Amino acid sequence: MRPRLPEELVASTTFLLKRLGFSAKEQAMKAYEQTGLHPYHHAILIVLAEGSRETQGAIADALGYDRGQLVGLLDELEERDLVERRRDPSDRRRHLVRLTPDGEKMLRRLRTLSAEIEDGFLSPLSDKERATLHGLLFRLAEEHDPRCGPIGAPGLTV
Amino acid sequence: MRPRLPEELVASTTFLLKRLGFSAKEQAMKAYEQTGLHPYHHAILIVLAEGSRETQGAIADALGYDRGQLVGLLDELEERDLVERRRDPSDRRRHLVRLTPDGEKMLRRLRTLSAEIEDGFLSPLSDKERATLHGLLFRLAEEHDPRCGPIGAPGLTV
DNA sequence: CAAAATCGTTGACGAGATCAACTATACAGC
DNA sequence: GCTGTATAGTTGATCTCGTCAACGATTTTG
Repeated sequence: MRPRLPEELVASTTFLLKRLGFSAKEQAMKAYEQTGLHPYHHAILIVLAEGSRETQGAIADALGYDRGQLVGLLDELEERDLVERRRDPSDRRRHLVRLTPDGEKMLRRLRTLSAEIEDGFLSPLSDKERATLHGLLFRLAEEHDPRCGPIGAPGLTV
Repeated sequence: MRPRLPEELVASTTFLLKRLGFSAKEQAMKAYEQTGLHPYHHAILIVLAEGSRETQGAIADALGYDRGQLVGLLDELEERDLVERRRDPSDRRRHLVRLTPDGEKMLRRLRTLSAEIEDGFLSPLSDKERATLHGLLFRLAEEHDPRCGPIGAPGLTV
């Protein structure tokens, strides 16, 4: 028999948010193991695929990562030939980071994976309910980060 | 100017969940600083106030805390005379933990605080929308923890 | 009475985030 | 053109926090 969760906690929306947020993260990390990559890596690939942000600083800022942290993540991606670093000829302090063809292929795979995870996670809800939920969460997110700024929090990834 | 968040991320409900969950946790921790207590402490006081769960093992299981972790948290609560540990006479391995009068007073204060935090966090939503959101999250939580089991995840607190 | 299980406690360990240098390069002002 | 200052990426130290294994005291089982 399992201990019950105090009702006072379950009654709190922010509690449920924390709980579900963590649970979603955990599930995602588990699922990503099969790829040998971390959700962090996925987020980086997404930013690169968007174009416009090519230097490490821009990537780090876009995702709210520490720049030192990003170095290691990019090392791992480069190790697997998913991205490519080269000096910016116009400013030799910078590195321009680019997706390789393998990187784009991997990104497609990760997109499918993440869609499956999301679908599974939301399985108890109908399509309409999912849309409602997303709308409400989006409005909260806007409010708490009105600038649509960086992720700005550790562990927040795809 | 702030970097924009990739739309691909914002389009994902689980991403928003992770983001908001973390944000809620961060805000709560900030707000709790004024009390000298951690949300973890609040969760413990809630469990104690419920009655029925008095031994350290039961408390830890109810909240999904590691038992070793709980020891330190209870030490801090006892230090401030908010709870009281005494040996269970019928099983001298156990400790029975009880709220003190000061503990109950503190719990009332924490409840107010946490209600304020929640109210602020949900401020962009109407009452009706808040109810809808809570309902949807609750159904997800049920699904992902059908037994209404322990919190089972680090960092999940009030 | 002996062996195994349980409770609280302690301490070691590892993952992960934060922060402070350091090198190389660019730029601004004199 | 120098010189000082700022920036990009890198590295390494540090701190926090959750996990895990061991231990002494006690109870339960056989």
